Amino acid sequence: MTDRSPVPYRFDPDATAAGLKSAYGELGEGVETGDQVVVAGRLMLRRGQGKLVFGQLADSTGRIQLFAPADVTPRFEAFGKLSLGDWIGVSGEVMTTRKGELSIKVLAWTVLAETQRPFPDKWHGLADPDTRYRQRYVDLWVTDEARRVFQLRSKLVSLTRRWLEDRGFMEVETPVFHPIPGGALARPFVTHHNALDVDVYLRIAPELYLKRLVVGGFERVFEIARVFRNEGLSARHNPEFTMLELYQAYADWTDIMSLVEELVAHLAVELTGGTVVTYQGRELDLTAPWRRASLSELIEEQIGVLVGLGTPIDDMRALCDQYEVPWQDSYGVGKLLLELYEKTAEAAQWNPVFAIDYPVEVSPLARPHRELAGMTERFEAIVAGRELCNAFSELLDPAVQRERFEDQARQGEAGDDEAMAVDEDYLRALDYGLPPTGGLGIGIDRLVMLLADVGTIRDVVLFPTLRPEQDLGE
RNA sequence: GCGCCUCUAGCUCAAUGGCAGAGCAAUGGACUCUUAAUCCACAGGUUGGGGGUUCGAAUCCCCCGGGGCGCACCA
Repeated sequence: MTDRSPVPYRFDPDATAAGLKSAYGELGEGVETGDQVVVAGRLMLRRGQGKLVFGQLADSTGRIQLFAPADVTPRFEAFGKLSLGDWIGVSGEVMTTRKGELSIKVLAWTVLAETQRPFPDKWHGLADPDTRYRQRYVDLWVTDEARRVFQLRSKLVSLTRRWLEDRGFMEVETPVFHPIPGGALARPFVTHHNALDVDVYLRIAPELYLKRLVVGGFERVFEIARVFRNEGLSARHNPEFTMLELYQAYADWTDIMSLVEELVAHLAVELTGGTVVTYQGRELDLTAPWRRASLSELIEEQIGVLVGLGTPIDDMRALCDQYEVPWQDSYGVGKLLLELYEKTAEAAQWNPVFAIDYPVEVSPLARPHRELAGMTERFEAIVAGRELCNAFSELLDPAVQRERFEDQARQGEAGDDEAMAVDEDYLRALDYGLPPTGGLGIGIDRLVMLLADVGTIRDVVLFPTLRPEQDLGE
């Protein structure tokens, strides 16, 4: 294109597509307001009409029509030859066409960036998921749904911060590099620090650092933490994902259950207008309070057999065999109970349920149940068949914590590569005294999936993990 | 890691063993009220890569690669 101005170093729009639409609403047909505005964005549609050109300009808020008659628009020929996808800045008069469409009459314009590559089909957009994920910068322009989801995600995180801050929680940042991976049962990524000449692990959870801060006197802390787990990819798993973790001193698990119900209901109201939402074509009622049911109850509902920590291990193994749950000799009744629950009952839940009473054997950081021997005060919220959060009354006793760590370490030596290691500094922190504390971890990605009605985690992560692209070079 | 499906023009898709096509985008032209504008013209391809079967392969077979779904692992 020969007839274009040099791209300026800055530009000052004073209006947006959505702002204009709400400010001018229904003006009627053929109105010239005399109001001058300056807008900027990408030209997404263009319709030549001889001595008149219509365009559609998209910005981050929406789209607005451009109206460019030859007798008022400077460099009219060049305007008509703009490529779909070019960024332009336009100054002009707010008006409506004879058909009543709100438009800007183009009285001055400048190119802000030329696209060197053609945009996807203006009607069909992008269908290839690979291209959508790898070239999100294109997807966001042509897939309205993608833009909506990521705007909702941003709003959800912002609302969550404000809600927690209003309740006295303080946001903190803890290390991503961990000398000992801890706080969850998962395989870590390993990397190396050259100057210190030590291997470090990318965090699988911020839990142990956040509880150190409660020991340090920050009574209500939270972190919105990117965590990393060296595991498979699926529609529900990305190797890096975002967890909200919070710790509240003097609270127990029942306080945390209330907090989860209220937070999720608040977000649902703010983001969708109510606590009854539609997820993947099915109604989902997030209204508090949520049902509370033990693992044993949930299993019994599905298989008609009541099992628990008192069930003989051979009976548990037989049930696991019957329901095709793989098990190992090292599994105790508690682990078998959890495995059986996950296989038979978890996916069967739809409306929210707090699954409560997790065995000590599978909950190395949770406090023993005040009434039920062998159990902990731990719960998970299951929504739409998937785990949304994991929470418990925190284990306080350093001696008991040491036993749990050592038990985990033995499982690690026995070949479980997700077992925890003994974290001596964390034990030292507990020696100084952790007050009664309730803790929570919520998968933010999954919460966004629920409230945005999205079926795959890749659609709520801007740049999901993919195999590196080949042959991209010159 | 295993199984199934998929890959055709920049994008969205046809062609199922017999001449690789359409729409949009691009290019040239017509049009002063369009709404995915319309109309005329013109271009656009190593059918993901390699090998094989066949007179003939986008199509059938094998290997490799990308992606999707399911299983496993996990949140």
